[in-house]
Amino acid sequence: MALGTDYAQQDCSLARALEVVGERWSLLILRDAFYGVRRFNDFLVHLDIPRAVLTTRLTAFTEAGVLRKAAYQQSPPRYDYLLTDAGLELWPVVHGLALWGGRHATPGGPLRTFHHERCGTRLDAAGGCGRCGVHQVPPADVEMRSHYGPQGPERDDPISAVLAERRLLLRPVRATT
Amino acid sequence: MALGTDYAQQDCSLARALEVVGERWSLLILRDAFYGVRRFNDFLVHLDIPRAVLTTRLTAFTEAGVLRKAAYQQSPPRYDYLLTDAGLELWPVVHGLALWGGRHATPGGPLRTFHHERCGTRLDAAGGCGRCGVHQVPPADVEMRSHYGPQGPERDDPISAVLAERRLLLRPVRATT
DNA sequence: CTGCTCGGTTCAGTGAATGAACTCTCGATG
DNA sequence: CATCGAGAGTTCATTCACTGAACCGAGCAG
Repeated sequence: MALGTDYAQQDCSLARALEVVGERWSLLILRDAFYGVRRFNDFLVHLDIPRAVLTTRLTAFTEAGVLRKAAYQQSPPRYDYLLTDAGLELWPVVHGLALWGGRHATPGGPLRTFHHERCGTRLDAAGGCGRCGVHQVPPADVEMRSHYGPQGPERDDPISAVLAERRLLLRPVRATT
Repeated sequence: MALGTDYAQQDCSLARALEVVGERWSLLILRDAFYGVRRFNDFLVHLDIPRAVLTTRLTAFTEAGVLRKAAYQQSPPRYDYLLTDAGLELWPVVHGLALWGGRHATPGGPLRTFHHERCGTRLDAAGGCGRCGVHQVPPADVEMRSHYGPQGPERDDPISAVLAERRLLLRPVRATT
């Protein structure tokens, strides 16, 4: 898509935000991070994204303070990419877009829905739980549920298989240690 | 949508949403629409965007049902671009991103803040008003306030001048009829 | 007739995304 | 020791969207 990179002429907070998360693939990478994807290769197979682009985005996110690297083994050095606090605060945006896309851009309705884990109520447009009166359900308390047709997910990579199940956000897709 | 601008392999509502609003300039155009910008030329001077891109985006938004054209004169035919109901539902996303950008990507803090018109309280991360207990303040009830340094806005186009004032969202930047 | 505004279209040049091939380190296997 | 494979990249030619400047055309205004 060649989404350029900056919006220098715009003195607006939204423009600043888009310089961080507005490039092609950026929000899908962060969505996967909320889903519990943490490793380079897992992002790669789940997103079908060129490796060079993934490298660029992960590096940029790390520099912007949206993700941070955490070593999961020493040699060779290998890192998990985890959401920082600033990254976690993007949950309302990710959820809002997914909700809107499910309502207005997905022929057949949403493929995934997000619920308050405690009570099962679907999150509202504000990301809150109407039943419990929770204004903003933190991502760690959100359960994702998939709604595929009879033939299951369209993708067949192992990450998609894991994510097809009902699970909490942020829970690692790999061996929960 | 043209080649390269989609995320065909991703069966996810977020991907569908990004195909509509995820291209370069898209969300800034919609932000302006929330600010009351309605005409081709007003978007153009305020965004400093190539005319061809603006044409492409406005047409795509219209086809996607996010904006609609409304004639404001007959000859030559001229149209306002207005948010549809689906477009208005993107407010939580636009607000969420602007809020996040003000917090985490704008050195010096947010340049604009959004408040519940009735009570002046700043909207929370969910887009609600804590004081009034309104879960989601609709954009028409939101007041935007600018916070520039001593020398005012950096841009000097007429649209920026209008938007520097305290005003309700969706109120047309032209002749308040 | 001339100039001006508004809302475009056209087009050459640029630069980001793409995808395939290659690299490097290390642990495990034989 | 030699080889293999996993993980995480880098390199590079090609493609394609964005950029910006020039051009176009309808309808006023003087």
